[in-house]
Amino acid sequence: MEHRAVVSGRERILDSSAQLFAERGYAETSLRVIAADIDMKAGSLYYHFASKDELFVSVLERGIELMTDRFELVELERSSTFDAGSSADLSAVGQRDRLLAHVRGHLEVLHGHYRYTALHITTFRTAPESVRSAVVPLRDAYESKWTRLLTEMLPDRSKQEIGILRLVLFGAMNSSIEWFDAGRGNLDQFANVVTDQFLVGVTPQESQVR
Amino acid sequence: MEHRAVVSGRERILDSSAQLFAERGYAETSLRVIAADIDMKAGSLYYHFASKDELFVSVLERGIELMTDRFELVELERSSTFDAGSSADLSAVGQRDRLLAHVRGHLEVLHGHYRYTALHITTFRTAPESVRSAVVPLRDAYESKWTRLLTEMLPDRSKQEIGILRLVLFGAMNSSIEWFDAGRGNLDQFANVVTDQFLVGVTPQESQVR
DNA sequence: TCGACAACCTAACAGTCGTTAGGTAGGTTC
DNA sequence: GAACCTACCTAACGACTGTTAGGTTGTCGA
Repeated sequence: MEHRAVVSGRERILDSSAQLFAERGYAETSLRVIAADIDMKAGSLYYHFASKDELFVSVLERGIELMTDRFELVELERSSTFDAGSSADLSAVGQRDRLLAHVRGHLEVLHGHYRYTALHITTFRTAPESVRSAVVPLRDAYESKWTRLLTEMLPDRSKQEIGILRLVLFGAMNSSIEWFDAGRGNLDQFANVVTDQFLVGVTPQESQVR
Repeated sequence: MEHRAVVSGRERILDSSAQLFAERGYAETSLRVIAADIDMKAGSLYYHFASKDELFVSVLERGIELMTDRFELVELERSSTFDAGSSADLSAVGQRDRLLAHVRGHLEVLHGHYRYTALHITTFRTAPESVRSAVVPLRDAYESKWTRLLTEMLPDRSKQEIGILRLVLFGAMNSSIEWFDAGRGNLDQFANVVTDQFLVGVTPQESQVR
């Protein structure tokens, strides 16, 4: 057992490989580079993971886990706000607040756990088939949470429309990993922009709170 | 000279490598695979390109060329509509038409020349530094065209806001390469959705033509 | 004190990679 | 018909890849 290890070897491998995969891509990152990054040798990685693919899957799984957990946390906080018997807030402001909370959550996890989450957007598509098929169910589960959210917010839209709107929203949020600097920019402000953009477009500010 | 070659060797290499890079990624695509795809041997590629990197740069350059050319074509068609002395249409409908034309153009080239354009979104970030720095100026030129367009459409917005709005719009459009099937879906319809989404958000259909 | 086990390392395997030097078939030019 | 050029091919180079079999170290409970 590793009582005195501040952080276990497995965890250090995950952290390092996630970082390097996110920076350089999957194929461009060799096991020797990962190992060297944490003062290990390439062969040692096989004590913790059966293959490079399995390591990648583990990183990707943690990425969606983080996203899914946050989504559920936001839902939980929301429901506790209305615990006193009153049902959900169906007003325009209430709807906006709900969407904003989820957009902010998505963006916070995306940028806060960049190394684990960004891979799903940048590197996933070139991953080996076996890796993709192992992770797709988890991705689907997360996406369906958003589909349900949007369906509740826009009950008069068709399934197909909801699907496209979700993809457009995801595109706007996820593409931010290519340019948004979490150190410099204001993530809260960006979450507001995305939310308003999604709900009322570029129409002037003063007409946004309808 | 190659008068009788239906399509030159160089062109076949470009087409094949673009396709394979787009499907599998840069590092995952070996020169031997590219060569085999057009019944050549890997060494032969070096008659037309000095290195794998140079080949990649050529593919990327063509990608932006296609995008830039289309953008200018749309602008040209627009200005010819108003040739009879009347200045540009500044009405809401006119603005929408203009944006729609550019969104449709962007999406048409993006999906119509998928192999050349998609790389900029999916694979560019993991490319070697030398590749990126060679292509960045061309990308900047294309992006500045959009910045100017949005600035003209939204004169009361700050430079920073315009920048973010452009990135959000690009995110919504470009992420479609991950899911939009040009064979099945209706690109025109999608262009309309993106345009309206950008301008007036998810507000009900009947209030969109204001 | 001894065996067990977790957590590494060593050294090598077969394969693939980008790249290059030298060769060759066919067409053009003089 | 000789010289030349274009557009390839052949065969190999060193470097790097994921992976594995077998060894080493330190800590543990008994």
